[in-house]
Amino acid sequence: MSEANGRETNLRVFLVDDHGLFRAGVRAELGTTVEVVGEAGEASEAVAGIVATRPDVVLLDVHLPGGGGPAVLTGVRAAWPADDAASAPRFLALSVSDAADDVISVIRAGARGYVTKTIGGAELVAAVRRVADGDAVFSPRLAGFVLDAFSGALPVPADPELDQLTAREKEVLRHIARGYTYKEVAARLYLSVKTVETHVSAVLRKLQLSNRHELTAWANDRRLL
Amino acid sequence: MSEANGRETNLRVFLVDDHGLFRAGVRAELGTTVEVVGEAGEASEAVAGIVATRPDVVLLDVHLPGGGGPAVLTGVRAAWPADDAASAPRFLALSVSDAADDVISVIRAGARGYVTKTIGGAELVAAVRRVADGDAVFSPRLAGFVLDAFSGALPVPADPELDQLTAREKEVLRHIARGYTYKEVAARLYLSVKTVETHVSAVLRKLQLSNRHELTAWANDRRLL
DNA sequence: GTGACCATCGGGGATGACCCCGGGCCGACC
DNA sequence: GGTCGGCCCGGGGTCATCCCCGATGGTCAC
Repeated sequence: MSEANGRETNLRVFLVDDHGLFRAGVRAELGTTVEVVGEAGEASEAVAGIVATRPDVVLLDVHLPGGGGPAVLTGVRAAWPADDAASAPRFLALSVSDAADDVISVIRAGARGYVTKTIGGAELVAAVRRVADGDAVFSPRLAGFVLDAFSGALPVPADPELDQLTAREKEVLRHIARGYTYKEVAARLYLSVKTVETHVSAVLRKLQLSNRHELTAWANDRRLL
Repeated sequence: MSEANGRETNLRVFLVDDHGLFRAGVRAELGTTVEVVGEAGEASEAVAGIVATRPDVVLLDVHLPGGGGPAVLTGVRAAWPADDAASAPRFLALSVSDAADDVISVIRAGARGYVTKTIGGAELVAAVRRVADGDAVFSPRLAGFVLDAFSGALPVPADPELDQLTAREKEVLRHIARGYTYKEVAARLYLSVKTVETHVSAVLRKLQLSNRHELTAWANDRRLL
């Protein structure tokens, strides 16, 4: 984790957090070693600012008014010039939350790291440098279950949420998402309707969804059909 | 395809393409026979320019920053004075793409022709004249599947199945297809659940579907969301 | 062996989805 | 005036969905 990687020029950092005081604190900590080129407290404002300032690293809060951290990531990606993907900024999530859902959502959206706000100033600087150099950085407690979820596949995220499901549950999920009734799924998989119910319940619980319609939508933007 | 249709004055042409060099090339080819009254490299700029210069024909690229060819079509149509529809320009799509989706989208938006950029200068002039005279012009390979897609209905493709539904039924359909429960739809449309049931029943009957899942699938491959 | 997890199935119940029937109000058309 | 269709509601019923509880076996690890 040496911080001297042959990079001469100051790192340019963009700050996204909905609390002005927190941004001021981060700026104070970073100011002497890296350059804070801009900041934003809301998602669309962040996208515009990042595209305009072209920073090396974006420090990104997970919970934001206007769409949250993942929305900023996808927004920047969409707005970034396609012929200039190499210069796209790296994203480092910086959040109070250590909830699995929060971590997974920003990592899946493309963040290269995730540290909690309990981090110290020096560590934060080091984390920013490592992310800028292409490394992935995680707070100690988070690293474990992120690796579990991705089972060793960092570059291609696979799907941690899908991996929570057993083989049978995924099978049932596919049929439900296609619109079959429980009875039809039971007939196709040679099961009783009750077993299908059990699997569907497990899937809904694990994915934190409330009914089969949300499940269909969930499966759709994941192209699981 | 005679080019002398009694038109004495030069044709006035507007050029929309995001590549300046390509616009220069077209201008060079057309310049001696028709008058290029303006050009634009981006959608909103194009709409403003077209409305201001009132050309006879617009040469329109399909892929543009700011919304693409169809956006220009609809933008000009919206901005054009309603009492002067007769003088509205004809649109001729001019694109590198020969993909079905691209062709269909601009034709449905109202373009009167579609030629690929492999066309020669003389042919392009002829195509512009024919479009100005009200003809439809297509590159040979494209003409076939355009006719297939519209199966003879050039002016308004419409959707016969969707037209069976009343306005209220279509409204309910959209909500159901998004996954809302009857109760939620009722709340959003200020109706009783019973009324929602009635409309859903009517929709299912008219479209010959058997449940809301099939309805969701039906709405999806029709892009009604 | 004991526990943990998985797959399979069941009872029972609350709610949603979907259907049948009926009614009333209103505007358009004849 | 009468008729028709769109729109709004209701009662009442069947089946689907989704949850709670429970049970049985199998596999694998410790």
